[in-house]
Amino acid sequence: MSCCEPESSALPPAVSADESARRRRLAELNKALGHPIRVEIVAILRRHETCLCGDIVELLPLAQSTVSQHLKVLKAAGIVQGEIDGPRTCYCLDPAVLDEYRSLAADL
Amino acid sequence: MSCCEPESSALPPAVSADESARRRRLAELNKALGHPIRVEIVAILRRHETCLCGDIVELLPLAQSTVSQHLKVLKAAGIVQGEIDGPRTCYCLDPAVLDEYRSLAADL
DNA sequence: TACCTTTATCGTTGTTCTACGATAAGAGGT
DNA sequence: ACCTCTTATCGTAGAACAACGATAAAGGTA
Repeated sequence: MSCCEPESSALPPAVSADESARRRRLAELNKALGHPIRVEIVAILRRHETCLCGDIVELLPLAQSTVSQHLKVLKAAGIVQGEIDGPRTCYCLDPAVLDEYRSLAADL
Repeated sequence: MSCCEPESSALPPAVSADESARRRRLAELNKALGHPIRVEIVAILRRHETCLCGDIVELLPLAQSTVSQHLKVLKAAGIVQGEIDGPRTCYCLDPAVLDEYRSLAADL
């Protein structure tokens, strides 16, 4: 019983559809960022040493195909955008989605 | 090229051990919170309708054993604490770990 | 056209996750 | 001691994940 003091008293008991959607979205973003390599990729893009796929591959101890798959996961969640530039692909973060993630995490 | 404007100029190129540990920890927390049911469990505990395992089970469309496994995952990540109270177990959030999660997410 | 470079996708293998029912373990009550 | 209630753990089956090498696709260059 000692661990169960309410931290806020007046909250609606019913679960809105919006809240449910927000939780699913947070779970989706968390899952995409639930691997150390993917967190590191985001950190690399934030640190902004580069945004070319090949350069990211060089910074990581993984095969090119594996990095490409991780980028695909981040892209599917919307965290990262890929812009084809000739034979290369230029990756960058989507700041809005990153904000969405931080906001959802802050609300949890 | 258009997607790659640096958002901050002076950052150390080398990766510190501390940064690496923080990324691993964030990945760990994200993974634990990377399932809709587990996010919902945290929301339930935050909303504070209850903290007894059985009551959580009643709020979810899953078998008791499945809920128990999800609670175990949250417990392993430190997000949740379980306090045995007679034949029951009283679950509650660890506010410090939740803060850690929000802080790491905010820094990403 | 024929290369070369870069990145995405395919196919495979081993691991991990998710869900369930069944069962064990612990606390109380009769 | 026995039974009941609650929760954790076991065992299992199917799905998803993670890594790799091999290969395809797309663009630039000689």
